[in-house]
Amino acid sequence: MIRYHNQTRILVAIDCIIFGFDGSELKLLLVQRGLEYEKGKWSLMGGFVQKNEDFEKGSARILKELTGLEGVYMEQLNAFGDVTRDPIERTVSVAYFALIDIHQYEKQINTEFHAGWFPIKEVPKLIFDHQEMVDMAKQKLRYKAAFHPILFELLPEKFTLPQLQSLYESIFDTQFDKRNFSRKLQSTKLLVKQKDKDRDSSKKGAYYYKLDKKRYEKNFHAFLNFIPNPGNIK
Amino acid sequence: MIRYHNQTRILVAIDCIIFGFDGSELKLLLVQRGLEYEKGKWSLMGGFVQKNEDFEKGSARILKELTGLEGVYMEQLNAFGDVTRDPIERTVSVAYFALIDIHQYEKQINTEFHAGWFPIKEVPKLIFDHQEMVDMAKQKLRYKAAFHPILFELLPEKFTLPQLQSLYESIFDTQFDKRNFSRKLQSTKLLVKQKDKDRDSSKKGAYYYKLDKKRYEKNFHAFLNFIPNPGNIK
DNA sequence: TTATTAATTGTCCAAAAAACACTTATTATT
DNA sequence: AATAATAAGTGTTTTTTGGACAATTAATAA
Repeated sequence: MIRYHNQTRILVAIDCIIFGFDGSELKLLLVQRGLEYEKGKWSLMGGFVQKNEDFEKGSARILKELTGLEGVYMEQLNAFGDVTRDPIERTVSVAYFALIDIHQYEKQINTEFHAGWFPIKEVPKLIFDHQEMVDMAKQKLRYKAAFHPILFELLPEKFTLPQLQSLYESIFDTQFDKRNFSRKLQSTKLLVKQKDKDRDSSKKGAYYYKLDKKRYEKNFHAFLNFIPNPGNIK
Repeated sequence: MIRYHNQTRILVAIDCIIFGFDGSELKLLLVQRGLEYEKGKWSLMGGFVQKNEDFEKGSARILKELTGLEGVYMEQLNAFGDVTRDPIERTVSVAYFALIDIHQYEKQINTEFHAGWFPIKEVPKLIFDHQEMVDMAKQKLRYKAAFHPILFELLPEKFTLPQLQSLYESIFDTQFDKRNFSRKLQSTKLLVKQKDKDRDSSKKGAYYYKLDKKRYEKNFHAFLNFIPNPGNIK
């Protein structure tokens, strides 16, 4: 086999920033590092890119190993290449972020990785440059969520308007007017009102909604405006 | 030295999507591949990541080798990892896009690479997955340009409103109303009117403008709205 | 029956965006 | 010297969108 000569070959890893929403706050799924050096420290779930594996396959594999889930929304965040980001040996990392329905996850958890959910505001000290990855992922999530209907990926199939609003509020760390929020979301025509109500979270009960799947797929990349004063988003 | 065991090490390359604007259309700077296999075919400018080089250093080095330019606007686009994207040997590529003032370039060109500018709509067949990179870069450029004052990076220090509008029109492949365009751009307060005019492109002459550097840096990440009906942008 | 809690719904006002056309400066032509 | 041609520059009106704001309703608990 022909190869390129005199060039440095480098380890390539994938790290996953896994977001979940428990109904009141945004959370991050972390694991305790299994490999030596910093073993036991909190870390993003990751792994090396395998011989015959591209990034999409690799990130899906890594996510599935931990959560058991497939078909999850994932998106490439950034490639990180600082020379000494991994003190053991130079390793380039391609970071992906994933949005999962936290309840789905709970059914399938793989306990072998000593995983834990952490509120995004109480993330423990992470190894390497993982905190930088998390920060970038949070920012990108905000950015996308401001204009694209991406946050539904964090919710179960049926959800209520108050739940949806809590989600947006926790992502943007602020409060919205519920009348305007409702009107704005309804105007996207992405929501289909159900006949049943969620009666757990209040006396009156809140109507469930589902996504209009067709419209959702069609509008996923379109520009909508989900939040007030988007001029403040970075 | 400790190393990770039994893992595949992979070549890591950087490829640069270099945009320029000649006053009427958006162009791409391409080179003729110097390495064997597909030698002489058109390609993005690229190179392997070196032993003690991170991505920012590497992309800056590669851009400088070709154009002689430093301090150019560059941004990471995406990492490409298909197993067979390079038929010689598996190579992961981190793509960066660069925006340069095409006139600056002309002064500094390195002829050794057999480079050429191509109108974005008449790009020749490219090697490997470079066309995919170009497509993604075009899309990202549009996306950013719709909300951030990024296109000034393609213009010389002094430019006119008609030039600026042509640039936006060529990026978005459409026509804008000049009254609304002017008002919108002026309202950003990023433009400082000069006393002299560009008399080459019309009888009446068009006033030159410069960027208000301070405001520009301050507003670079802020959300502005540069184009009508942004809802259509992908 | 009343109090409590949270969901639901509508109006008004302000700001932004889009549609739209005429005047001006300059040069070339007659 | 007058006129035609070209592209730059400038304002107004209308429409749409976004944001501020409060009363009503459904259900349960006291």
